[in-house]
Amino acid sequence: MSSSIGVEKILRNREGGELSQEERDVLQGAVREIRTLPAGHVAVRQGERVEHSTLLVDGVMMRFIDARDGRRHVVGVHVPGDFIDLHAYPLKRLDHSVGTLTAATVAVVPHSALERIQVNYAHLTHRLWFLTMLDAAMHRQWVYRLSSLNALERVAHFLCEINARMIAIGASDGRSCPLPMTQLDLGESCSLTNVHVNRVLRQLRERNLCVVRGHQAEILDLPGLADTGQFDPGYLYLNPETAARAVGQTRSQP
Amino acid sequence: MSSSIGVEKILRNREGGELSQEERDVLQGAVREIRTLPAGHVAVRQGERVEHSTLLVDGVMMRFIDARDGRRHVVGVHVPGDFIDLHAYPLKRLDHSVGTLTAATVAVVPHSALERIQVNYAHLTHRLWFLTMLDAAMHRQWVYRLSSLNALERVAHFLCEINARMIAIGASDGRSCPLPMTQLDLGESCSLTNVHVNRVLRQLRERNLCVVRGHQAEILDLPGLADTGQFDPGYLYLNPETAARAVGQTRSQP
DNA sequence: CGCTAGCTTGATCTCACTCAATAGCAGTGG
DNA sequence: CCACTGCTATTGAGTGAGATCAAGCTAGCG
Repeated sequence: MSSSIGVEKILRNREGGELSQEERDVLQGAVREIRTLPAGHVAVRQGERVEHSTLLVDGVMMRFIDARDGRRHVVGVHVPGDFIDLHAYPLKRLDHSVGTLTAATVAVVPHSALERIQVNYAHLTHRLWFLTMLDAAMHRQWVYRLSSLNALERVAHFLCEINARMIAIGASDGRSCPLPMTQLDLGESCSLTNVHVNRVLRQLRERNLCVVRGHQAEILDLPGLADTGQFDPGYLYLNPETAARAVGQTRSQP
Repeated sequence: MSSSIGVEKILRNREGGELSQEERDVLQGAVREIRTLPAGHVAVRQGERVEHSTLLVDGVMMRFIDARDGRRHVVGVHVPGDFIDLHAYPLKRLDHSVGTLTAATVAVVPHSALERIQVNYAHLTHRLWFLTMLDAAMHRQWVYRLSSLNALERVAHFLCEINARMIAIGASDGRSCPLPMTQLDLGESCSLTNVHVNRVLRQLRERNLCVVRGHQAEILDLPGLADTGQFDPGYLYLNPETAARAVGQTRSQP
C-alpha cells in the first residue's frame, strides 16, 4: 500500500501537536480502500446511514443541505487532510449530504476500525475527537459570518478561511490559493446569489485585496483581506506560526 | 452527594439509546462541584483555556461570539442535560463565550476525570463524542436556517428546535414550552433585530401558530409551526417517538 | 410613585435579490 | 471550419425584506 494516502496532512499545523509516526501508521492501517470521485458527485446523501468515514486525500469537497425550494446550502467545505465525515462514527446517520466540488481522491475507513482505535489508542482517539470539534468550530464561525457580516465581509472571510486551511496543508503560500469553485458555489457557501458574488468579487478587485480568476485566488493584500472579513483564525486552532501566516504576518506583534 | 444532578437528562430520548446505570454513576462520580450562576452571567470568555467542562443541570444557557461592532451573536442555546462545553475537552481553548440566560445550576467535570473515562469506558466515551456531534449538527442547522429561511421561518424554526429539545427532557408537553429569553435574545439567536422579532411574533400570533408571552411559548398549532419553519427534527437525533412529538404527530404516518 | 427593562408600532432607508440581457469560452458534432 | 449548446461570468434596472431611527407603552420593582 502507498505510504502517501493523505494521512500525513491530518492535523498538520494545528494546536496540540502533530500525530506520532505510530499513530499515522495506525490510521493508515485503518484505511480499507482508496476511491476516486468525479467532480459534482454526491458521496453521501442526507439521512443515509453509513458504516464508514471518509478521509479526503486530494481535491475539494463540501457538505450541503437541500432546501425545500430546491436550493442547495453549503454548510462546510473540505480540503485535503480533512476527515470529512468522521462525525458519522458517533452519529451513524448524516443530517446533510456530502459531495465533491472537484474530482477527488478519498480514503475509506470503516467504523469497525475506528472502534478498535478507540479502544486501543486513547491519544489518537482524543485527536480524532479534536478533528471533529474543529468542524464544529468552523460551523460556529459560519453562523457568526452569516449573522454578523455583510456580503463583502462574508466573501472576504470565506476566502481567508480557505486560504488559512490551504496554508496549513501547504497548498497555498498565502498569495496564491486554489479556489476550485464557481461563483455559484461561492454564493451557496456565503448565502449570496451568484450575481451578488460577482459584484463583491469586483469590489475586492477594485480595492486591490484579491483577484479571483479561474480556479485560483490571487491575494494581493492578505492583512487587508483579513481585516475586511474581520477574520480571526483562532477558531481554526492553528499553531501560532501558521495562524500568523494566515493573516499575513510573518512575525508576531509585540 | 445528591443522586439527581442532571446526569439523568443526558441523552434522554436520543437515537442510540440511553446511558446505562453504571455509565450514569461514572459520570456522576466525575462531577467535582455543583455551582449556581446568576442570570446574564458569562461563565467562559472567548479564547480562555479551560481544564474542566460544564454540564447544565438547570436553567438555560447559550454560546455567543462578540462582533467587532459590539453586537453579540448567539451560536447555540442550551437546555438542562446538555454538556455545554464538553468540546473544551478536546479543544482546551474555546472559540466563543458561554453565558447564562436564566439563573442556572451546573455540574463541573474536570478534564482529568474525562481522561479516565476515555481510557476505561469506551461506550460511554462514544456516547459523549456523540453528544458533542449533536451540537455540531445543531450548528449546521443554524447555518442552514440563516441561509435559507426568512424572518418568520427562522423564528418558527428556532421555536420548534427549543420545543423539541424541551420535550426530549420532559420540560415541554408540546403545547406549552419554557422560553426564558427576551425578544432581544431571540433576535441575537435568529439574526434579527428585536424590533423585527416583535413583528414576527405578532404574525405567528395572528396565524394562530404560537403565542409568546412572558417566558413561555404557547404553541397553538405545532404541525403548522413546524411547517412554517420547515422544521425537520432529524438533526436532533431524537428517538422516533420523540421526533414525532416534536412535529406534533402522536402517531407516525403510514 | 418613579425608574428601568422590555415590548409595540410607525416611517424611512438600504443592501442584496430578482429579472433580464449580453458576452466569453469550452466542448461537440456536422 | 463553423454552428450549436451549455456553463460561467458580467452588468443594468427595479424591487422588497428587514434594518434603522424614533416615539410611546407596559409592568415589575425598589
